[in-house]
Amino acid sequence: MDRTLKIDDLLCFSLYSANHALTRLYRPLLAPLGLTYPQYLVLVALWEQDEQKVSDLGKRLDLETNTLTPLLKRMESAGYLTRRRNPEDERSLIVSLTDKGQALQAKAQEISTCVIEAMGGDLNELIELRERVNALRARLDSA
Amino acid sequence: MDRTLKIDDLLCFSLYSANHALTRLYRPLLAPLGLTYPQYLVLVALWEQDEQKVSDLGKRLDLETNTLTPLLKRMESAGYLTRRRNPEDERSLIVSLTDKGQALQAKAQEISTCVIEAMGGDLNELIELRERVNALRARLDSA
DNA sequence: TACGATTGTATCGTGCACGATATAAATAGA
DNA sequence: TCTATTTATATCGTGCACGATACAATCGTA
Repeated sequence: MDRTLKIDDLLCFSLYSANHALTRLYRPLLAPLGLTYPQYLVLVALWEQDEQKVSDLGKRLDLETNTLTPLLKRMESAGYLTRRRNPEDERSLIVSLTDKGQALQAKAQEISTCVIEAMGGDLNELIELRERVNALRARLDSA
Repeated sequence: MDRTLKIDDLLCFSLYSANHALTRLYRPLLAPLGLTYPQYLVLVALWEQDEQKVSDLGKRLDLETNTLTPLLKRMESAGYLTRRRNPEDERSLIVSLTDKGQALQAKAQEISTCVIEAMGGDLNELIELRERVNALRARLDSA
């Protein structure tokens, strides 16, 4: 039997490549808003729960401050959010949506619709896939 | 019903985050070899089929030359592969494994074993997940 | 043959991801 | 209170990802 490792054998490559394909899908949808895909995820996290500390966003999105700090500064420059020190603990920084950032939530529904359409397949299958990928991620995190 | 979009609802975030988790898993396994995760994927592609053009690797890994060119130069500097012009078409560049690059294939089996172990779960489930993710990627590519 | 179009790779600029390190605020203990 | 430690964010350096662009080799066609 041929034991040569093949690209298509690797679940890691499937995920890597599917992630790239999704980024490419989101890019033209987000470009008119001046947003990147990771920036969009930050907005989703803030729509779900406004006024989060940088460390909260980091836990939610599984990103380090060395990624988030410059990203949040760009989003602040773009007017989507504000950054202010926590008066109760001057070390931490509270990230809040501006009205402009809040307003994007309506557009996000359209984008989600586009993305689900492009993903194709049955909606329940997509949900099941999401749960399986989340379960994998949980196993990786705990390993 | 609450229609607020949540991070955990997004299949795109599951894939994005699972991909990060996998990169983090591979990093310490590949670091002793001086390889990054995308560089490792290039090696897997070359073990499967040596002497590929840059454009072939690009199609296989779904990456552009602006990503591959500098990455391949780094791998050449590290002594894992060589780059030479195609005598039959001087525009194209043929990437070939060195002995050092070939030799790594043995180590790769150990790494795969580690990764599958960390992924946990049943092997057949992982294979099924891979097929579902590949199917999603195919739908995204054709959309 | 001449020359415009195409092809394959390389370069440039921007943003993400992260290890390593820095710095200031808060906290704990002597 | 004073100081060592911890905590939260920021900075720096390197590599990936990709849109835009450049350029040389090749091809097509008149």
